[in-house]
Amino acid sequence: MKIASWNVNSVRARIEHLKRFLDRQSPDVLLMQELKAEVFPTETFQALGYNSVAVTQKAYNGVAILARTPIEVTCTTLPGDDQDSHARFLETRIAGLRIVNIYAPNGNPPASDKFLYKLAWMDRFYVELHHWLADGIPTLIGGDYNVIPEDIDCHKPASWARDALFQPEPRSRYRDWLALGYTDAFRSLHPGETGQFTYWDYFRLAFEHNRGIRIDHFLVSPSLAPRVRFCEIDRTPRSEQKPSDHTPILLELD
DNA sequence: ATGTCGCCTCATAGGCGA
Repeated sequence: MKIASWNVNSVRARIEHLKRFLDRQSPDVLLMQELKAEVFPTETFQALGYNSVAVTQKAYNGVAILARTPIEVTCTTLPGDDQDSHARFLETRIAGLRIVNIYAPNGNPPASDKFLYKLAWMDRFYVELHHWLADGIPTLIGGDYNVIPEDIDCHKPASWARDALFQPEPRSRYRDWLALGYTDAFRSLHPGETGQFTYWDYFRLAFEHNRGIRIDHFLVSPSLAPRVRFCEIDRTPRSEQKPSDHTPILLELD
């Protein structure tokens, strides 16, 4: 079972990129983030052989899941704050797995309300991760975590020192998630490997110089970790014309 | 501070979020 995750930075602007990616990689499941559209193009993906579910809002955020097999939606909001209306969370059951798609808050600038929202969101997410361990359902959470976990996950730590994605508080929370027993699938299969990024700024030829960061992740529950055969970053979509600033990460389960 | 995208609107330029 091949699962991909991609922050597309507008599903409308990236529809042809998406078609090329699906045709080339043919994933069984695709998690998408930053749809930036209230209406999701269900029919477009149906014509390509995919079921889909989406949680959307106007202009910002938005997450969707495509799958070749049926998708059962189990939750569309991150519990813990009734006032939170951001479209950032989608929990499903697909082929016996709990598959969760997240678009965690960016949180810039640090020391802002947006940064406090990011930290509170991460705390609420911890509670869900803890719950999920109890029922034994093999669980995979993919998406844009908006956290640079370690120094080797960016080209130059000094360049990100003042960015919300690299602050001690969110990085500490990410480590707390791993301490619960979840595995960062990419890092566990590529220990110590440098220069492996999923996002590059649009400006200053960041992609051409590989000045990027690794912020799109797959976390897997303990029962699923031994079944991860490979986890790779596909740089091709980022190299195309008019790309998203993120590129897909892919994972294969036995 | 800046760079570049994509979205939206008291819209064709500017603000917001990333």
